Amino acid sequence: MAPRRSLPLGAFPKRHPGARARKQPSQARSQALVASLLEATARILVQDGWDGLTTNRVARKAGVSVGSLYQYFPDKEALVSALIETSADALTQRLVALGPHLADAPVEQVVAAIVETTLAVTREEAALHRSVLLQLPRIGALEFFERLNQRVADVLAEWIALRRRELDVEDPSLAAFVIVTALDAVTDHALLLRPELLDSARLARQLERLVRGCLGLAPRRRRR
Amino acid sequence: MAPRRSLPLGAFPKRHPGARARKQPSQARSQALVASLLEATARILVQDGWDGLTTNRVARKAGVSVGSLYQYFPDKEALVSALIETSADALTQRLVALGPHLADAPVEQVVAAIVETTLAVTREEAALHRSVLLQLPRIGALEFFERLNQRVADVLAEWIALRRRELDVEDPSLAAFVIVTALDAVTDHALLLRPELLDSARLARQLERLVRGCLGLAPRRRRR
Amino acid sequence: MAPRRSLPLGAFPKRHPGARARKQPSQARSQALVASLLEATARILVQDGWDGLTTNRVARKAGVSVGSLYQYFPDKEALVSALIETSADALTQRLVALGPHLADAPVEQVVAAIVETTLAVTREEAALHRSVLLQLPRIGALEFFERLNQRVADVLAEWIALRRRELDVEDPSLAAFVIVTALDAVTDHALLLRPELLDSARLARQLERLVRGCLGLAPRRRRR
Amino acid sequence: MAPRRSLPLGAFPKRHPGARARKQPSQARSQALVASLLEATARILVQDGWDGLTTNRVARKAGVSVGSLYQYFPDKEALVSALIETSADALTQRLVALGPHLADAPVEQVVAAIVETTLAVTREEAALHRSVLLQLPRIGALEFFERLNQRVADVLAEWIALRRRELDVEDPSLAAFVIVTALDAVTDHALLLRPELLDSARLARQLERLVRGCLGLAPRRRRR
DNA sequence: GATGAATGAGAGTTCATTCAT
DNA sequence: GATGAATGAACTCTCATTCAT
Repeated sequence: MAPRRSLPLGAFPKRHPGARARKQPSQARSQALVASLLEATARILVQDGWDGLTTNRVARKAGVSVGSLYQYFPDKEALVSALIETSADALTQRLVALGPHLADAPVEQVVAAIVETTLAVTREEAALHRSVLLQLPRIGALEFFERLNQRVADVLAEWIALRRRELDVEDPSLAAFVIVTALDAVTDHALLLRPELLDSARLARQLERLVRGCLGLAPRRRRR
Repeated sequence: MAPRRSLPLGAFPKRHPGARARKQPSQARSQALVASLLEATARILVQDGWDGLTTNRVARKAGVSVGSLYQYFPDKEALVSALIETSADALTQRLVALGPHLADAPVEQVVAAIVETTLAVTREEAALHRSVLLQLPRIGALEFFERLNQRVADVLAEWIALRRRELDVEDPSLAAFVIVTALDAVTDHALLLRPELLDSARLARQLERLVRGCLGLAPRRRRR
Repeated sequence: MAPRRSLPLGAFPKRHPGARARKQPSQARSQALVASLLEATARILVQDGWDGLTTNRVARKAGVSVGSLYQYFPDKEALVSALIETSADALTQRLVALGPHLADAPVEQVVAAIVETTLAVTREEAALHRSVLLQLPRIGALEFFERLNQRVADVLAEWIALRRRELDVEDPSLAAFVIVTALDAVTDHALLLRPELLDSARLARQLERLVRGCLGLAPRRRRR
Repeated sequence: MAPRRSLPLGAFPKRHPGARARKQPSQARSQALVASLLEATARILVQDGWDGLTTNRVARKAGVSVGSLYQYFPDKEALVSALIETSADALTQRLVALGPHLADAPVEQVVAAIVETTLAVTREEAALHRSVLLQLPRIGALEFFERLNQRVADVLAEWIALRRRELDVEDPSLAAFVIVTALDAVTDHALLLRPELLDSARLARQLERLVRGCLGLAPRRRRR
């Protein structure tokens, strides 16, 4: 729901060029201010959706004046962009962190880990994730997915290239794009439409099959 | 995620119950009016997105008065809903048509057909499709698309169950959900982020692998 | 509620000069049309108040087209004016009719008759009367009272002048104005705020005292 | 019917519960703003009536932005309600002040004082009073005035009960209701239809007779 | 005469943004 | 820096009125 981590400031809005944060909050106070603004944004978005999100409301809920809001965010969109960024950052860390651990693990295990992490992450940030998915029009799904996935896809593509001999893949980066997109979409739609699926082992198994298929691995025969 | 099947209109998810089109355009003139309103809506949506879409603008572009717009559409959202509906209608036909043809076709061929049709459909209405995709959440059309997908998934699930012996599937309906969602997501994201991919045979091949994986089919070895 | 009598056509809108009915409905059909328009107006006014009163609604409820409405009423106001006129006409008849009967009756009896008729009339047309009182802004109360009362006051003033010797009145027309206004106001407010009073003999007695006071008559001692 | 007593604001009849003035104007500037909004409202109401009253016009005339208007008044009606309230406040003071002075005065004198104050008050705020009267129903202020009257009537009823022996009254509270309603109606209608009457001693005399009648007092013989 | 689809000015209201304090 | 009162363009939607059929 609320972004739990302090802002990775270096990664701040690159989205709208010329529309960057007006200030790099360099002091503790400023950081707290920015954090509470983002938290307020997230909460309002979750509670009342995009239409309930007004700069004044965000400021009030954050216990800050509108003026201060505009000190750190050039406009409303920047606010939401930053939120997504923060959230995406959090999500991505997890996935990227897998990389090293799995460098030498058996392919099977890597696939399982990817699927499981995707599901776990979806489960955790469910509420915010959900409303971002449902509510963000302009900036929304597109950029969200783009940012979130590109980095993950890159790591995955590298890994695929690395293990090429064990797999059967024509174009690693394409495969990575497809896998990441598909995993995300399925987990997100599950979140929105059949949340109970997120905890089912069946879904995990089905997704592993999907990934294996994408990687050209032979299906693991089911015990019949 | 593309809208797919012919619309049983009675079952349409009305977000504003009792707020359906105010008039059934029964005369040639009315139909033309409605058509031009929808066309204007589509054009504006494609050009300027949801935020550029104002009732007055739509009316002006359609060469009609706002009043007339409100004669046929209870509110702004209805306009977009109708647009999606119309568009969905067209798109869906295609997929439904597949059913009969593939009843007895070899599994391989069915998989290929599913992938190819999904891609074709996405390619065709690209522009509108694109902006609808981007603007969707705001309109709450998500559920709408999901229902359409649901029906496609149902048909697919049936087919899977039917051909169970040739496949290796734990839960046909889950598999169908995953396949449909993944295919839609990948084609849609390709449309949005890498449109050039839509015409590449590579993507088609990669998606076939995905589907095959989901169905528990052994990967077709690539010619090396 | 609904004007029950056919329109006394001669007395049609004199209110808004230059805004008179466009046509003197001379045929049976036209009269029926006008009547049903007024009835619809009355009903809507009673049900939904001034804000619910739209020309289109009136026309629809009257089973007529808007165009036809405008054939007989130059604008919305004329519609309401005519309604008031009609209603006022009906009300006034009753009061004016008293005149002859009471020409020679004892003063006491005349006072009682005036009070009783006022109450009766209020009771009868209660619903319409009520909403006219509550709802009509522009044309409303003012003209309504004016028209309704002026004629009655005239008759009353004449009667006062005639019986001058039995009464103690400084200015008959002023006295008549005061009596009529006061009676109307009290009955109307009773209608709006304490409808049960309309049927109480107490109110009648109190009003008789009022009138007697205005006429300079000694109070009838109450039996103690 | 004139608004009368000092407003116990807590008991004010809010038509839109929870929609009270958005801000308590606490600073000099705000108060000036609110004051100028009310003044503009009054002026427009007097000049052009309810239909001429638009929020934008009020704001412009007050030399303020619409936004500011909505900062202090939740909607158009609140503006008028506040106006009435303010105006009522001023008017009411006068009548309340009478109470103590007349506790022990001779009945004759009390009657005269009541009539005279009613007339005086009506004369003073004539212009605004007039347009408020004309526009009242639309605003639903009827009940508001009635409550005010109710309080005046209550005081009067008490007084009647107190002096019962000197009077001849069946039901003090009914008599008070009738007197207050009648006085208000006659003065208001005089204001609207025959403003010149308000300054005539004749009207005052006639009204005293009315009140005396209601109280069962013998008419004061006119000097002939 | 009758119709009702079409009109479009204009209403109330919101909210991103500014800037004097 | 921080504040939040003030701004006003812009939006959605209504409805009295017209006029081609």
